[in-house]
Amino acid sequence: MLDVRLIREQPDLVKAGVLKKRFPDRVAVVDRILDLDRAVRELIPQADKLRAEQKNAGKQMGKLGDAEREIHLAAQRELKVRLQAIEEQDKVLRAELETQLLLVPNVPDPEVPDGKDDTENVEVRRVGEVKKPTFALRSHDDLAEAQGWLDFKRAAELAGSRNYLLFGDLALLHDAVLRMAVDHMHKKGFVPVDPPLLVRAGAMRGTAFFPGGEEQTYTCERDELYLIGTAEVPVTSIHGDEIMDEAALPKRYVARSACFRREAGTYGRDTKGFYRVHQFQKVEQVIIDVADPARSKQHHEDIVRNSEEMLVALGLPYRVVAVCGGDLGVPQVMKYDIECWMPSRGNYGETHSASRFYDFQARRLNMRYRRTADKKVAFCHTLNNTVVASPRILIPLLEVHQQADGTVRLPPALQPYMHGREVLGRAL
RNA sequence: GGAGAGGUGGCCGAGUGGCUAAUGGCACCGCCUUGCUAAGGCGACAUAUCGGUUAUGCCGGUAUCGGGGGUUCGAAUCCCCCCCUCUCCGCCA
Repeated sequence: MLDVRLIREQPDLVKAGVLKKRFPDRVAVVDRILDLDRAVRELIPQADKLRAEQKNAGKQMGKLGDAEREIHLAAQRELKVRLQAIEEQDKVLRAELETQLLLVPNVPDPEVPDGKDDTENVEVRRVGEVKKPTFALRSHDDLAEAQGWLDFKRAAELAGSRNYLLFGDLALLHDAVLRMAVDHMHKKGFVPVDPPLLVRAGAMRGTAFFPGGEEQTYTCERDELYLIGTAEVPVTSIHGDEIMDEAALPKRYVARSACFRREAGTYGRDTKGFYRVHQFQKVEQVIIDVADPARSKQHHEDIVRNSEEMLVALGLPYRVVAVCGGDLGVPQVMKYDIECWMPSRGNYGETHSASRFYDFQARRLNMRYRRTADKKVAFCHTLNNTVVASPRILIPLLEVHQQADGTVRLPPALQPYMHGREVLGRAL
């Protein structure tokens, strides 16, 4: 969430951010917060004064005789009633303030392009050559089913639509690309993490998936636990409620996990193939560092490059886009997406999403560090990016590297993870 | 799932109704002494928030002893609910 002080001191800046992100209804939230904040701040000195009185008088009570005590008691009881009334008011106002604060989106950085939705994202660079096919390309799902690697029908019978069953070499390939991603990040010094997949509401709120993302989240109601849609949720929350030494930062984590998404409201969209499924595997990179925007920006560039290196190694053409205001989520100040070329879609499709939050998540998580220079405590900055998500990455991987006979040539970097094999599948 | 024990400041650990923001120890920081693969002395040492200010500091108020609620003039201390940790039993990958 945002610092109330920022909202108090620069409400217009916050409102401009809200509008740039195309949340027009949240402008009123900012005004509501200003009112609530004012009311709370009026109450504080009143309550403090009464409590000071109460404490002072109370300290002498123990030394008094019974008769004197009775006299004081009457006054104290009266004080108590007044204080309780103020405290009740204060509690209600603060709860409401907290609720409203959680609704205010983070202020996007100036470099975020203006725009209403994903059609107005701005391409930053395009890497790798999209080759003209010399034969009729198959879609990844047609190819995989023809090879006996994939069964959507039985998966749907088992678990509903948007599920998949992978078999044989495709199941191995799916795992191979994930292992390659973990290795890639591990070599860069990221600490591998195997996180919980079921988390409490606090982690969901702390990473800003709640409030707002409840509809997209599978819930285990009986235990009040939530299935994560990304390892970002548990991994970013690892150090919540901690004050870390500055020397311990940055924390760099890489986590492979299953991810679960209800995809409510997407019925009829991307129904075919691997693009939009309820469950997938993802390797995610997370950085937690000091509150320095320049450093955050550098990390942001770095985590994008890390993923680009993966894609180059996989031989996949891609482009990087700067996500525009209207396509940006609540918590981000800036986001890059990486989109891989997907022949069956005749377009680039999102495979990676690199987010920069500054202290927005850290405030919600109460994740802080002590600065070496002045011993002061400050909220951390957080960032994250996909390293690889599968089976979505299998779309370009199968489609780009397919050969005329229906076999798939593996990029050299992936071959060690497939026991040195160069080609998968039989001639169709 | 059943039974029990416990959660106090960076760490350890006192504290069972007011004199405790909290004894003591360790760690860290500053100064001093001494002099060297060290030791000793003194001081400082939580976070948040409100107000004042001769304002990157100081002064004062308030809150916080796992979280929430209650009893009381007053709660770290008593009661209730929840969370977490540990031990034993049961079950189980």
